[in-house]
Amino acid sequence: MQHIYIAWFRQDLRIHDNPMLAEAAASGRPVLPVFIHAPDEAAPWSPGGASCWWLHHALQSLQEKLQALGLPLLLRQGCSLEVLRDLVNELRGKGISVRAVLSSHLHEPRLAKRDDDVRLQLAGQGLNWWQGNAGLLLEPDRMLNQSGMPYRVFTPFWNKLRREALQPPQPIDFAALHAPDHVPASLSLSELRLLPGIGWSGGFGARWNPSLDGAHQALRQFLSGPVQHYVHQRDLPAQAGTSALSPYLHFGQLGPRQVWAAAQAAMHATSTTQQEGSLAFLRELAWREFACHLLHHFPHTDLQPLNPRYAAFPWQPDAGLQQAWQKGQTGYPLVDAGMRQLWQTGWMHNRIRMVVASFLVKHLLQPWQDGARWFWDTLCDADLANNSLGWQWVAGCGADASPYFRIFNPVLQGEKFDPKGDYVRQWVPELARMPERYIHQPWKAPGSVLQQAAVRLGQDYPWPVVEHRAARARALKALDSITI
DNA sequence: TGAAATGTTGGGGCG
DNA sequence: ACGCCCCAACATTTC
Repeated sequence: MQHIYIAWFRQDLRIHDNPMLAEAAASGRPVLPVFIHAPDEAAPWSPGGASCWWLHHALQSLQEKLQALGLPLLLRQGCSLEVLRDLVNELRGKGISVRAVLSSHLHEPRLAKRDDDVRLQLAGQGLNWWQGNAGLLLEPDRMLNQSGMPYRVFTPFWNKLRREALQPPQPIDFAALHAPDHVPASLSLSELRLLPGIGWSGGFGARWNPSLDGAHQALRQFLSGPVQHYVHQRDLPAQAGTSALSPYLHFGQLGPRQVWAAAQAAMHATSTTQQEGSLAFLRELAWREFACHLLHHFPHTDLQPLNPRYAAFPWQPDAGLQQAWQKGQTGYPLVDAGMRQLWQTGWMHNRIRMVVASFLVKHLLQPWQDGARWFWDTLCDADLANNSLGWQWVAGCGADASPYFRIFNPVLQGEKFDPKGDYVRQWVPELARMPERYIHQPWKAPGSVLQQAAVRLGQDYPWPVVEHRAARARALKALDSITI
């Protein structure tokens, strides 16, 4: 009888720096890699359309890499526990005994709970359960303050993290990996039906290379150039100044240890700007870590404000306003540019995420949960921890939150970070001919300027859905109602 | 990882 | 030469 391991892939869709593969290689046992598509088990946060598009390509890439190692990647769908049980039974019929199921910790509360249930059920059948850490620099239970409590403020969290001796990725003896004598049947990738209907994600392919090679290429490319000017350029949405590694990190095509180690190595470079840039980038990686830890410690914060006072905030849900925001038809060029970039590429520049989120929550008084839902459905880097933390941060109700009265002025943000209007012109083509001076506030432009730019407000491009000063005053008044 | 309102300062024009 | 006013420019506080 052959004794094997099942390597259950989830959000660790990579070969290198994958602890379960290291474990399998070290054991010398045959290993059967499996991916189970079970979107319902994450409900209400089943992956959105953009995420599924990415997942499809990530699986394809992983399948190719495993194949090169002589391993299959079995694709199945349905209830995770049932699929695993079926596999165990089928293999037993072929004289193969599954000794253990290997995987990596998941940090979304529902999935962690699902894993716990699976672990208990499998234990009942005498199967061992082994989990490693593929997704975080440090497990949440190792990052507590001096009173043994989780950090709620980023800066002390960051100060602790950067002083930790983080383990660099360990090389894996890939030659030791081999498949079992019998490999059960797999679904084809297309049978998982991850790709959306024709048309919608057309722009994604032009923007992204969602493969494992693409992941490493993106990391190398970022660290060999843009990171040098990261401190300032990351705020300019018209530039490729950010790393754009978020989707790779979400699906585990890159692990945080790999990224951390690579950026650390770049910090030994001689130039000061490179060092500062690398440090600023590590800090962003620490925000990702902070978000995961917070959702782990406060598992209700995907739907409920961390600060309970905000449960009584007088939101004014309005489907029409939300739709204008989603479609990029608010009349504020920077906001609309961001929302259209999101729709067309499954991604939005980080600074613009803050601007559009602030606009929805403060100018339009829409619940942050509705904004989070839209991001969830349209971002290909949608990550529950980052998304929840980010929205709560903007809304003022989360950990280390931006004070509620910190209200972005979309015109000033535009003039400051997109001074020439290049970003707006790219994503809001109907404003392409507007001169710099009015690109962020076309309603201020004289009739002759509008005419020359071929813009008829209310027809080619909307009037602002709210007036900034009034909206700002209304938001501050709404805040009063929960702070008195 | 704001913005706006308000306060302060200092240079220059001018009587 | 001096005081007065205006108003950038910058700093502080308030939302």
